[in-house]
Parts: sequence; structure tokens; C-alpha cells
Amino acid sequence: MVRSAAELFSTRSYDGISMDDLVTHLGVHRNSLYKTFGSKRGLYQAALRWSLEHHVAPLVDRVAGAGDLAEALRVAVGEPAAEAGLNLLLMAAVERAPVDPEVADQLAPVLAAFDQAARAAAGRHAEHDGGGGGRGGGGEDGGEDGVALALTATILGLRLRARAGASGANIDQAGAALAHRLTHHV
Amino acid sequence: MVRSAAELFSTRSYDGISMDDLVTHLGVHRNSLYKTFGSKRGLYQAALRWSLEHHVAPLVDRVAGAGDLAEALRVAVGEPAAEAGLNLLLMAAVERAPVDPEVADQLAPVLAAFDQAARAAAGRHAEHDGGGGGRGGGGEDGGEDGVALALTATILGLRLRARAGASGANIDQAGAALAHRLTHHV
DNA sequence: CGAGTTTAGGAATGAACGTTCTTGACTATT
DNA sequence: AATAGTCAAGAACGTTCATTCCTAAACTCG
Repeated sequence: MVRSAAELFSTRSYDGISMDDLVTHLGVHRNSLYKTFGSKRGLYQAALRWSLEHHVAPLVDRVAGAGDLAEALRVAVGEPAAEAGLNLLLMAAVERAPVDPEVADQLAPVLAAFDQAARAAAGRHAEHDGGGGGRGGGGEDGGEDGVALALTATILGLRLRARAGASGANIDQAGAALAHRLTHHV
Repeated sequence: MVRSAAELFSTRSYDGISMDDLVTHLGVHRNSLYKTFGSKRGLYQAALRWSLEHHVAPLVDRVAGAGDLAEALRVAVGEPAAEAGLNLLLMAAVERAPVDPEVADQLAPVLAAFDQAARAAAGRHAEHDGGGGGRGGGGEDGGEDGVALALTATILGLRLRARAGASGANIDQAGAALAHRLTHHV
């Protein structure tokens, strides 16, 4: 039930989904929704929480466990599981987070976890060059932490472009090309 | 007038903005809006077109003219002009493009121009190494085109994170770190 | 100075919104 | 078997939505 709601909320904006849409799509009936979640906003937050736990968190784990950056990017932007999992995150970050602080609070730790996973995948290469591998990083710039933040941004940006109409093949190719550029510099 | 509408539409979702909001924010009155734009959707498309022309296009030009990748990223994510210009693009891509084909059609060439600008900035480094500089690119991967697509995605992703609550300093640092990693590999 | 055309302002419209209330059926306890 | 309690189903509520219509003022041109 919450999964169906998450699916629906990932397709259109919060205000673009009506309670009638939810009732129809979920099969369950109006009273139960208000009994269980209190309001439309409550249902939305439950759906977002569910999606972050059951879709995004496993994805983050797989990114963290990826052997190298190319694999991490392939996992995060190429697989169908990523599409379902990240669409609601995308919408929540762009549309809801600026107007609903609780949504922003829910998103922040997940994005931080994403950064950490990206740093783990990217750090596997940094260990071999002169700079520090674990924490702190190298030269004058922000180091690994900054790159990890940027990588999370890239993943979200690529999914955004896929959502806005770019072909899946182009998106995969872009991820692969960036990984190639980033990993072959050591 | 269209500029004010673009500002307002960049803050909340399309369905989250009412005609009353627009009338109040724009100062101009209801009848004029319908006389001039026909409908809420017409006004939205005019506002999007205006923003793409007057905010995004100049930004793309400056990215294309940037001396190196670091400067390009700084221009695209760090400056206040980028914030105002890219927020509506972000919202349109995530929320409207999937449900309004005309919005998707309006966005596609702009994103392509962004890619081309990113390729110009990134290509200035590729010219110095073994691979091809101009068109076609190098090895087994997608080459410069793919990296350019990914860079546009990164820019949008960083702006998305700024919108979702990340601090501006972190965003700037992330862009700088990525540029450092990408440009110091030749 | 006055007729004709355009423009602003705001009330009115039906539909759709989120939320609540009423109704009818089912379950469990005595 | 009767009654109290729970739950689904949908009608009903007041509000707000996008859009239209009507009236009065302002401007144009002879």
C-alpha cells in the first residue's frame, strides 16, 4: 500500500496527485487512508520513508560495495531498480524539500549516506596515489569528500536527465565516460 | 511580468502555484493574464521560455567560454545568477517534462547546448593529451560527449542539492574538487 | 467635446480539492 | 439471539481551483 503510494508520488508532483488518484491507484479506500496516516501529507511522508528505506538504502549499500567507480555509477544510474528508487527522491528533493522542512530532514541523512558510499567507491582508487586515502584527502581543494558530494550530484543529475527525456543509453554512456575519466588518472 | 512569473514558478511546483498567487505576485490583474497567455499553462510556458532565454542561455555561453573546467563549474553552480536561472529549469525537468511534452521539447535543446558548452570547457584539456580533441573522442568509452553529458548532469545535481538544503559552501567545494580530479589527469 | 475601442477590476461559475460524517455490514461477547 | 464495537464505502462538507463574464474607467481619434 505504501509502496503503491510511493510509485504514484514519484510520477507527479505532490500537488499534482489528488486523494482520488491515491484512492483509485491504491485500491484501499479513503477512510482507511485518513485513519492510518492522518492526512495526505502523512501518507506522503510515509511513502517517502518507505522508498528511502526499501529502495534507496539498498542502492546505497550496493554503491558502497562496488568494486570501482564505474561499477558504482552503473549500479546507481543504469539499473531499473535505480529508476524506481530514485525518482521519488528526486521529486522530493526538488519540489518538497524547499517547502516542507520535515522532508528536507528526511532527505539529508540519505544524501549523506550516498556521499559516503560514493566516497568509498571513489576512495578505492585514491588509496593508490600519493594523496591520503581514508579521511582528509589531498591538496588544496576539498579532496575526496568534495568529489563524493559531486558524484552523488552526478548520479541524481543523470537520473534527472533520464526523467526529462534523455535516452537510457546516453545516460549509461555518460556515467561510463565519467567513470573512465575519473579512474584512469592515477 | 514574465520574469516575475518565472521567479514564482521556480519556487514551487506548477500545481502548487495558484492563479491567485500569480495575480498577487505579478501585480497585474487576472484578465490581462488570460488575455495575453490564454491559460495558466500558456503563462508557464512563456515564463519557462523567458527563463531559458534570459537566464540559462547566457549562463551556457559563459560556461562555453570558460578557460577551464574548474571555472566552468564555478560559473555554473557558484554564482547567484546560476541559482535564479537554473531553479526553474530544474523544476521543469523533474516535474513538468514527464507530463507535458511541450516542456520536454523546450528543455531538450537547452540541455544539448549545455552539453556542448561543457564539452567545450572539458575539451580544452583533452586537446593536450593523446586522444582526439575535437570530435569523436578517444578509447572504448563514449569519450568527450559522454563526459559532457555527465558534467551537465553534475551541474544540475549540485544545484538540486543546494535546493534540497545543502550549504552553498559545500556545493562550491564539490564542484572545485571534481574539476580538480578531472583536469589534473593529463 | 463625444463616440468607439480597449483595458482594468472584481464578482461569479462549475469543477475539483482535502477532509469529515453517515450509513450499512460484519465480528465478538454474553 | 441480542447488542456493542469495528470497519469499509461513499455521500457530503466547505474551500479553493482555473476560467469567464460583466461593469466602469481610460484612452484614441474625428
